[in-house]
Amino acid sequence: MIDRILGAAAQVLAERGYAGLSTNQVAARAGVSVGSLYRYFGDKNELIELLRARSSEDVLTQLTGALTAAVAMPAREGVRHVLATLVAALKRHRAVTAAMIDESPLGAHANILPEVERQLAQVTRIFVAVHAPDLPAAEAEARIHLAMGVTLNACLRIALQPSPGITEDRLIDLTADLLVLGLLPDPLTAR
Amino acid sequence: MIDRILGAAAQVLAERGYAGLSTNQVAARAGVSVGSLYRYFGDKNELIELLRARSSEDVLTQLTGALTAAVAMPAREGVRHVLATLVAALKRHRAVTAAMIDESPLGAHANILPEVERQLAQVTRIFVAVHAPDLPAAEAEARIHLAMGVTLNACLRIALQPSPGITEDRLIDLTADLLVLGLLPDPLTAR
Amino acid sequence: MIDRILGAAAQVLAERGYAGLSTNQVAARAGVSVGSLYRYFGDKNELIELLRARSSEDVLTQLTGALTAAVAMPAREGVRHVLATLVAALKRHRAVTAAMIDESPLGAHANILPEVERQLAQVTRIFVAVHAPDLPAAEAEARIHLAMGVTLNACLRIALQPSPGITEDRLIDLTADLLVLGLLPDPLTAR
Amino acid sequence: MIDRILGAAAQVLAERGYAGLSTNQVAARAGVSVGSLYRYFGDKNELIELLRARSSEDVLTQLTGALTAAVAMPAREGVRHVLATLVAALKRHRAVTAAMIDESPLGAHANILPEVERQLAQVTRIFVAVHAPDLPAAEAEARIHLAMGVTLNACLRIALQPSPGITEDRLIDLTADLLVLGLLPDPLTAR
DNA sequence: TATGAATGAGCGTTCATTCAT
DNA sequence: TATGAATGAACGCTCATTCAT
Repeated sequence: MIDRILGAAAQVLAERGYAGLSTNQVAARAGVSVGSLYRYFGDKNELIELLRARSSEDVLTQLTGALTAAVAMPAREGVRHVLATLVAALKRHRAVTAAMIDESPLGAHANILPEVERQLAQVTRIFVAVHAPDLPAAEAEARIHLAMGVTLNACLRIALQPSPGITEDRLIDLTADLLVLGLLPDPLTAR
Repeated sequence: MIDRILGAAAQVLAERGYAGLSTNQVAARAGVSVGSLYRYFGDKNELIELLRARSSEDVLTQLTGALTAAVAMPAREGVRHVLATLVAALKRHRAVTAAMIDESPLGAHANILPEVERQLAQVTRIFVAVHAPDLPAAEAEARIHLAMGVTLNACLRIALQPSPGITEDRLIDLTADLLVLGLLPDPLTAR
Repeated sequence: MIDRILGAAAQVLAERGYAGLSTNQVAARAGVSVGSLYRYFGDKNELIELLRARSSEDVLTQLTGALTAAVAMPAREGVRHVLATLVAALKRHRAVTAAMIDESPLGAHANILPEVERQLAQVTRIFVAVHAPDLPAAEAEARIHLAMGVTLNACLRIALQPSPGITEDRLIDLTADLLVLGLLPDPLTAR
Repeated sequence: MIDRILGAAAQVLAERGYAGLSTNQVAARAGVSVGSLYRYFGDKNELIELLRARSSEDVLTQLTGALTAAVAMPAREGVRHVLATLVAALKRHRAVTAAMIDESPLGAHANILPEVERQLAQVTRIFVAVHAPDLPAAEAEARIHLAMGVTLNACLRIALQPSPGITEDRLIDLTADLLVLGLLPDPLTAR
């Protein structure tokens, strides 16, 4: 039942956007009464939050796997793997991802899937420490901050936006290049 | 009259957020009746759209100036100048910009200030043609597409989000580096 | 408009009771949209409170007049005049009075038209001081407390409840007797 | 089962008030399913009515005992005994009593524990016949009607309402005085 | 043209009641 | 019999939109 309602919510989200996500709509779409919806969710926010958490969790799981695999790869290749995985995961959660960005008070530039950004930043810190040990801490942080923005934004673009004339693979490649270049002071060492 | 209403709308947006932007609020703030508001705007969306267009237009004007100035500068310096100008312009339109990101159906990854992106892409195409004439057209387009995302996202982050511990200037520098590196096949030629 | 809505509210109150007093019902009965109701009343409570205040105010006005007139009369006669006036006033506000009693947390025994009780108690204190100056203060207070209950309850009964076989006048007479007897230690002095 | 549910209802009434008395709450508190509740009670009103009847019945039992004992006492003392017993009984059923007053369509002035009033009136009739045999029947009825109001209201006030500065005993005393004075044409005979 | 009172569909939420198991 | 998930009408309230003046 919970899954059914969440599924309906995702559908409504995809079709009518965040503003159109009313409890009555969701219940109707789920073929369920509003009363039932409220048996499973304390209020509308709880429903939304669970929707977000589910997607976030799945994306995070994928990401964690990719990060684990990436450490054994050469830098460029590892970054690419992570990006490709993230793009694929975001695609699978297209509706929720798109809507959740809109809901957050500062939009896409801050609060998107905050767990994703946090986890990614954590590992990126290690990546930078390994590949550019001489980079001052403050400098590293600035680069990571920027890189997080670039990564999430690029992956969202690639995942959610049709890019005519350019293959997804090529875009991921370019983003990987960009990140390696941007994160490390002397890109040559990473190649 | 239109300007008065739009000004009021911007104020309400800044003070009460997108959720507080009701037609009655806007009319009251403008010292006008709701009826009058509806004489000048077909519906609420039209008002919002015009609000967006106005901000977009001003940002665009700033941007055009910066781009014109940039062509006479060395590549890195020109990019930096554009970024700094864009950040400043977005800051000036903080309220509208932030709200527009939150409400647009596809959020930050698609519909932010689309005109800005279009114009920027236009000039970037020339920039790439000048500084990397041998880059195949498709390749150039892919890089530009990516760069647009990076640029807009980074500028939004810098303009709207307080980044503790990192100066705005440093962030702009890093972004400029990143863009030059990402746009041109051999970054050394651009230095 | 306010009067129209309050009138409708009083009707609904009379017909469906306090529990049936919904904003939609009231608006419908008033031949007005809910939206209009909310233009004039911040929320449901405000509507109810105004309804109560209006009745209370009118009853109070009547009461004040009666009290003023009563001071110039012999004790028994004055008390009777006040009671008769109160009964008439409560009758005129039958619907609201009946419903307002039910709403108050402790029902009829405490919070009925609190202003009425307060004002009545005030004057009764003087009455007792004049007619029974030797009564200890605590004793006087106890008698007044009791008398307030008796007075309000008796008047409500007489006003709102059909008493078959007994005239209203006779009941008021008896109540006046009772009050004079109960308030003063030696009833003979008051006769 | 019925008792269990009624007990739960009384608890809920005491803890959450009349507004919190939902069938689901009651069933949960009784450790029973809603479905079962509806097997024993046609609807919510039936449950409430039975709850009222049960309390009423218990109060009535106490009252009957007190009345029986009172006939053997001097008038004043008998009246006092009845009042004290009634106050104690109402106190024991505080939650139900208070709620029932608040919800009944005509509030305290008509429907409070109607059985109590009826039985009390019955005995009072005899009391008056014994102590004031010359009082015309209509006159006696009027006095009894009034006395019922005074008695119930006073006892409710005393039982449910904290009266700062006055002991309960004193209030009962005063009420007894009042009743004797009011019921009999020449109070001296009753002393 | 300008006004602003009026509208009413729709929102999130509750809860008495039903019925398949 | 007992269960409790499911129902859906109704609640208080909001706000984009209209229209008589």
